[in-house]
Amino acid sequence: MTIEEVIKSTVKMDNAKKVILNIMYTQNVIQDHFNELIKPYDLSGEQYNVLRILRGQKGNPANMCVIQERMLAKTSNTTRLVDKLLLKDFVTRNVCPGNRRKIEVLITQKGLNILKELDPKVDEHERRFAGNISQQELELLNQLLEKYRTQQN
Amino acid sequence: MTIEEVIKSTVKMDNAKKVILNIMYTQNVIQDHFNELIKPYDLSGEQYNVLRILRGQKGNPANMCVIQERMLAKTSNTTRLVDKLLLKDFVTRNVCPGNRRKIEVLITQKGLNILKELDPKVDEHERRFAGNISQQELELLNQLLEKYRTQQN
DNA sequence: ACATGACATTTGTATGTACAACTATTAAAA
DNA sequence: TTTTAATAGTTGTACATACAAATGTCATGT
Repeated sequence: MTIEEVIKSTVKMDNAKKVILNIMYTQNVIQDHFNELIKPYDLSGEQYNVLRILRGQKGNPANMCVIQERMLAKTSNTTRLVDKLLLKDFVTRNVCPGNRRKIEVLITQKGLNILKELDPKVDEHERRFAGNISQQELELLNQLLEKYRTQQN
Repeated sequence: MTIEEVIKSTVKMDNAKKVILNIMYTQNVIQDHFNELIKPYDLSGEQYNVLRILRGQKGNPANMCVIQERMLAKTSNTTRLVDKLLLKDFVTRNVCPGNRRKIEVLITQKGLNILKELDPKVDEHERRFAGNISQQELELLNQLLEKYRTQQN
C-alpha cells in the first residue's frame, strides 16, 4: 500500500513530501503494533523504553538525565514515567548520596522479570516487519534514514 | 549520526532492531522540527493535518469519519481536534441534513489563510530533510518503507 | 560566608493519544 | 411496527507530550 493510498490523496505528491509522510505513517504502524503487544502487561511504550535503558545499565543506577538522553523522544517527561514504574515496583528511586541534586533509578528484579517475559515477543515484533525486506535492504534503509536526518543533530 | 550513537548503545544491534529505532527516531526528529515551525501559529501538528485534509476537500464538507481515515495517526480523537479548530474559527461544524448522525466540517477562509501562510514554510521543512539525499535515494527510501510495512494493513 | 549562576529534577497546565462506554440516528429484521 | 443491530459521533478516564516555571543543590567568585 503506497502512502497516497493510505491517506487517500488524489493529487500527486513529490518525493520529499512522500518520504516525510511515509516515515510518519510507518512509525505509527510500528507503534500501534507494539502497543498491542505490551497492552496485556500494563506498560506503555515509553515505560518499556525506560525499563530497557535501566536494564542496559547492568546493575548501575541511572540518573534522570541519563535516562532522558537515551530515550528516543527527547522531550518526554522522565519524572512522571519513573513515577508510574515506581507504582508497579519495576524500579527504585533514591537521592544520589554523592550529589543530592541527582536521583538514582534502578530496575528491580520484578522489572527484569517482565522484560525477560517480553523479550521473545519484542524480537518477534521486530522480525515481523524486517521479514518483509531482505537483509541488504534493511541495511540500505538504515543508511538512508541516517543520511536523511543528518544536520538535524 | 548512527542510531547507536543517538541512544548511546554500547551493545551491537541487528539490522531488524536498528531499522525500527531509526524509523522511530527519525519521525521524532521530523516532528520536533515541524512543531518548532508551527509553534508561533498556535496550531498542533495534528490540527494542521486536519486543516490540510479539509483544504483537500476543495469546498466540500468532510464528515468526522472521512477526516479520521485520512489522518496518519488513525487513533486520534477527531472530535477534540475539531473542537480546538472551531475555537480558533478555522473550521465550521454542522449536522448533516441528509443523515443527522453525521457532522459536516468545513474549513473557513481564516483556516485557508493560515494554511497559505504556512505553505512556503512547510515546503522548506520538507526540502530541508530531503536535501540530504538524492532524488534517487528519496524514491528508494519510499519504496523500502512501503515494502517494509506490507501485510500490516 | 554570601551572592550568583549552573545544574538536576519536579510541578503545573494545556494539549494529544488510547480506548472504552455512551448517546443519537438510521437501517434491517421479525 | 416494534425490536435489534449497525453507524456516527461524543464523552470520560488514564496516560503521555510539550513547555514554562519553580525548587533544591552544587560550584564559583568576591
